[in-house]
Amino acid sequence: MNLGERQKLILALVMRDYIDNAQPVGSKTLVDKFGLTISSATVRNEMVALTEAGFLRQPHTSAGRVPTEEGYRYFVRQLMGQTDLAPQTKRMISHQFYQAGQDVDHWLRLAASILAHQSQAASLVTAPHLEKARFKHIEIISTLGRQVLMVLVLTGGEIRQQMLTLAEPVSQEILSTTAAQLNQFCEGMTAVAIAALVPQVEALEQDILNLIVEEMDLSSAVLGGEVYRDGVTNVLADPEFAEVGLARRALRVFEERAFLQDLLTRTILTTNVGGVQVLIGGEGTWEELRECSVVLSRYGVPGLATGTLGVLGPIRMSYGHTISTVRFVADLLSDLVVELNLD
Amino acid sequence: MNLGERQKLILALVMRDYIDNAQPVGSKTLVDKFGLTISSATVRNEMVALTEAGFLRQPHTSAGRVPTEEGYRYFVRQLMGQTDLAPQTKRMISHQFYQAGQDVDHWLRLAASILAHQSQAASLVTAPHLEKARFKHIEIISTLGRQVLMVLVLTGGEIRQQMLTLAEPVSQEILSTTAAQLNQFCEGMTAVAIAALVPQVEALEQDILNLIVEEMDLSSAVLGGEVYRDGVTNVLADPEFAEVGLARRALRVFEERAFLQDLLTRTILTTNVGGVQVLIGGEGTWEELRECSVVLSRYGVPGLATGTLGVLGPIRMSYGHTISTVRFVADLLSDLVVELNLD
DNA sequence: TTTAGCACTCTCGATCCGAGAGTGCTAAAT
DNA sequence: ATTTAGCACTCTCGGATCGAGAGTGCTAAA
Repeated sequence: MNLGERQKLILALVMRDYIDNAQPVGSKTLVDKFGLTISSATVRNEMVALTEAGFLRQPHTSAGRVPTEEGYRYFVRQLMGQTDLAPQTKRMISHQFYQAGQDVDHWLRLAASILAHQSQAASLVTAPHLEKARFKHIEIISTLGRQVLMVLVLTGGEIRQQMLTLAEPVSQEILSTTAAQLNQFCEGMTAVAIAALVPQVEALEQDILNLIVEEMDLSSAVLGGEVYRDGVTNVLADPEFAEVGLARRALRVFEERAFLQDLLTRTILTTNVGGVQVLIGGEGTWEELRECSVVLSRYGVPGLATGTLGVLGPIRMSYGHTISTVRFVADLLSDLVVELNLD
Repeated sequence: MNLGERQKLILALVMRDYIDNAQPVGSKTLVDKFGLTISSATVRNEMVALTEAGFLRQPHTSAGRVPTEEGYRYFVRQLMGQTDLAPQTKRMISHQFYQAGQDVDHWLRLAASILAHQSQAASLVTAPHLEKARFKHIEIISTLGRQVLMVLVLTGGEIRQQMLTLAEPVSQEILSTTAAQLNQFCEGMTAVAIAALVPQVEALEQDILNLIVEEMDLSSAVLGGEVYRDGVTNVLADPEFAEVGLARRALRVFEERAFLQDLLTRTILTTNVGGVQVLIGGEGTWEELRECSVVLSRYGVPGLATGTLGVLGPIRMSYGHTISTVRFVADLLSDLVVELNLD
């Protein structure tokens, strides 16, 4: 469907006004508010065309027009163009990250907070994880009694720790010796290779190797690690969620790990780092997201360590600003990952 | 204020009915529903007394009665008696914990999930932390370039890890030697004692000691570690939160770390492990919690490692069941802490 | 002290109505 | 061939009205 220039203009203006005011926008209003040099009747004619094209609809006969999901999609993909944050906003965000020091946990929490605040919606950030983990180093530390802590360092610097309860107490000396042996054997190996070693070693080491394999597998899962959320209450402020039932349905998505897992695997894995993916109204696939939009991106170093971040809000969201924010924060976090690994 | 037996009965029945149906309960209804052998007029007379005593109120002239916050407090503290979960429910919960293995992270996530599900409200669980941390052991592990991982084990088995960026790359040998020295020096020392050592050592060790002190301090803070939440959307299902504004206000409390910090320090520190604290309607102190109740408890081993867990829901909640659940889950987690430390 | 009877009060939902906003169509103007 | 003015028509929304229903408080009798 190809639209004329004037139709594009009108569609864009309807978007703008509706996003601002959350109310159907009529032809007269449009002409007055934006000082158009054409008459409201002409606008009406164009609106009829846009409605027939499926980009606008009327909530009821003789109300103004409202964008359809298809309309939002057209706007985002064809009409909006590349947007960017104001330099001043960028500086402000960068500054906050600068002040957060070098703690990854802080960075991710801050990223979630900034996304939520900038987009006035709910945000989500997953911790970065290695894509193809290789063994680098292990430490085994006695804590108390039969409980020992295993700290596993993978290539790229990802760290995974896990408690292990042994069959009987073992001295720190023996643990250290075991760790040293494993460090020698397993250097640079993948999970699969390590799994193959299991039958060849003694009982104590078998337990540890199994745990190592398990952790390495987990690290390559999409949603293995921590999930940071923020701004969940923001969506409650949107008029489209004035009815709690809708708000509940939308937010439940955020709570359920299983759903997020599904959402992320089916979208993000087809997105490359740097790209931003926009899901509008569930895209016919996710019933639970019918009245939401989701803006997602990956960050990190492809092939090394990547994570996911995104925003969930009402369909009527300011896509330009949200997409810019998501992209910018993703870039910042990518820089962090680079710094961590290549320093 | 001392109530007669019949007044107590009526108050309890009003509670019960209101908690079930969320609607003002009238004298006639009460007599019919519970098969009372007294007339509705008598019930009305008693209700007048209960209203004057401040335990009941009328939303408007000539509607039924609704419990006041004071009424809930009296009910919880004087009337309710000790309640307990059904043995079957207990078994079900224990079984779930049993299946979760020995991963602390899983336990806490599960605890939050069970609390949320049982109480149909929002739940909160903080990771256990040491009360008076003493140094036990340190490992310093080179990851990549100038980034090193410090793993600190404190008495009682609490583990804290932190990344540290050195001024320049240092080999794993030197790091290991340094760690060995520190292990010898700092054995059993408190944060204060370690802080005193800082000026006496060389630059590399100063950085590390400072980080150790910081982490040990953090570990004794109430809200240092992870916070697990669940069931946030449950409260959206309650009719008292049908207006999103109210829901928003209530849930914001859950999002803000600063608020939780305040809430926990001012309540939990005066609660002993095993005890359950009930805050009804903000207790005049927390404006944000005006239409909520919070049921809190501590778990763990006093003087060693403790954490907090609790539930946030509408004032009209089933206190008996919620309190029983919170107590039971707290006890389970306490057992976990005992197991971790004294095994 | 308890209870039956009764008048009174207040909410809630349904219904109705008029104002306002916006449309679609037609016919005239460009 | 477009654009526009004019106009009748439609639909929502807020306010007013009203009756049913539920529950109360009071009084007088049991």
